[in-house]
Amino acid sequence: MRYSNMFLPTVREVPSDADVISHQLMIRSGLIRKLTSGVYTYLPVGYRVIRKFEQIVREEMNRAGAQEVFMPTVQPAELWQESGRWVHYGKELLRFRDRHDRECCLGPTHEEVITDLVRNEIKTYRQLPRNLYQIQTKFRDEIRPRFGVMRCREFGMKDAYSFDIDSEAADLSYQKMFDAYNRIFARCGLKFRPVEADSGAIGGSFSHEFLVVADTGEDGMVYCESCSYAANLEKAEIARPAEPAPVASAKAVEEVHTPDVRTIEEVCAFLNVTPREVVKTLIYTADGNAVAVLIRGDHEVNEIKVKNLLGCDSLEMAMEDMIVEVANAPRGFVGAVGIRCPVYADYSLIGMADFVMGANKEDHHLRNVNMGRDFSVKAFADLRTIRDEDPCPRCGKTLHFARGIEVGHVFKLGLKYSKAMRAVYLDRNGKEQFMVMGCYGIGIGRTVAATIEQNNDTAGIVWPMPLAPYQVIVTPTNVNDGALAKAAEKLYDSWIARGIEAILDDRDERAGVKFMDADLIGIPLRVTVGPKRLAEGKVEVRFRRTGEVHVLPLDEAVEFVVRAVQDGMKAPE
RNA sequence: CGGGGCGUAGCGCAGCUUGGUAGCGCGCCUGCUUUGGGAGCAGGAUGUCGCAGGUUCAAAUCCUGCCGCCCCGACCA
Repeated sequence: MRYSNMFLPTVREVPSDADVISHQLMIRSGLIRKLTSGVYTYLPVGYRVIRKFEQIVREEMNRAGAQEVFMPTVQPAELWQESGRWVHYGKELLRFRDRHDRECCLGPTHEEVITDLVRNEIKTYRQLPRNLYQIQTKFRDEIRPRFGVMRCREFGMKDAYSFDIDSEAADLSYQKMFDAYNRIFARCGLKFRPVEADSGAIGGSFSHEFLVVADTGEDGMVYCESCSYAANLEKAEIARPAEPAPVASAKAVEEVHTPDVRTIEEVCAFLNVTPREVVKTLIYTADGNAVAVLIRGDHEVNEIKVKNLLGCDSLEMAMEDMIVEVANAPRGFVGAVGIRCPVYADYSLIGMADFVMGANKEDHHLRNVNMGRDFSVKAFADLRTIRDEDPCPRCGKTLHFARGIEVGHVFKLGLKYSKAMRAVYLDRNGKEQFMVMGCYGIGIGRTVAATIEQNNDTAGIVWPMPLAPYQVIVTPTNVNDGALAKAAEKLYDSWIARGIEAILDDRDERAGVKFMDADLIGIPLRVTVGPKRLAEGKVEVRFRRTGEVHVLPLDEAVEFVVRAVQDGMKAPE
């Protein structure tokens, strides 16, 4: 492509409303422009990168035996009512009515549509397993779109859906997708990590997230270098501590007047104790019923773990009136002694004795409280969020913490949708069985943004070869110099003939401007055709990533670049 | 949804407190010079000051309402 014909609006200034590097660079390098909140247009060069990534995804999906389909964006409410998500999905589902007043929505994901398709067409175990995937635009009406295409409302996504005869077969499908994902992100040259994740509202038995390591990532993760344990921060387990010798305290419970002392910090200061000696009592509403969660003063409750323990659909901090109802005391003075609701305690309470806790009486706390003696616990469980000092739950060694961008998620769905929507087949014995499903997503635009997040420097983007919109840019330093222009043109033609994706920067601009743009848009190789070198019959080949320069005769430069491109495309095994 | 902020030329912003002439940088157009890391000089074009009302002799500026966008938080496959 000739630069002079390209629609590639680069901007010199850093956009004021972009606060992560990938967002800034995508705008500056003319990859994207925003239409409205959370909705972006991909410009030609940006779209080339998207298509490059999609192609990698496609190749690996096909290799794993999945087949591509293309599904509707507009979906009827009936399907969603059938799966139960019309009610459950909430405001992220953009709903509207058509001219006949039929309720519709824009697909935020396609489980319903694919399940409907498969249940209508697949009748027997002989037709299973199947894995169908789509690479399409989806819409989720995010509360707060941010970070450019990383968290937006309209976005490109690859979703694959697998259908199997039973759970073991489904595990195999899951493993194939897991392996394919590792190949996909490795081919992009990304530093990433698959981590155990919560399967969330989608339901299902287990799942992994693929996180691209980046400090700006929205997800936290822990990983262990001694064993292979890696998990999302929300999911990361904390091992049950060894059972200590039963504690028998001689000290009697003591009620202390603590006027206006509510927070852990205030309690500690007032009673001269440390947070480790205090137990927090938090009242939650689980599907409308009050429950108390006990946790050590210096820990944080992990609501996902509480939700999973209780198996409830909704979990919220209780309102003041409900707290008073079960505890007879306002927020800040709640404790487990005499409380009128089920009590669940975090593992960290095991072995604690003579601790401080709210008295269930306004402006009072209790000292020397002991479990068993003063109140009873319905169950002990892992209910808190993991912290720096916690050891690996598997091997006990030191855990590492990092942040990452979620670019992929694989779920084993189980029977959730097949039951709700009656996706059944006849087995060998002619008996009706539910299909066992899995779903596997990859955020297309988000992966591209994550790639930039991991591959940039002060001058701009540094594309890994497999995703680069073009592989080489030929830069004559002065197009008004006939010899330079001619030599550049010839080089460009020979690369095009060899199947290399090349840009000829034929603009009548100063060399500095061209260099800046080439660096900004991140083309891996730049070939400079300047008067001094050309007089010796040579050109410069420069690597964007390293700045390494090779001065080569014209014909050798052609081969050199072809080889460098091939080397850069190799998927690491 | 709660809190904060912004809306003035294509982009980034000043002007608003204290009402009266719409300005700066970048970009854009023309010409000359320049040509290896975002050139110099000269000339030029560009605005319903987000929208709608109101106050006033007079509104970018003051008042009311609306719309859009951004940031923080809560929420979330």
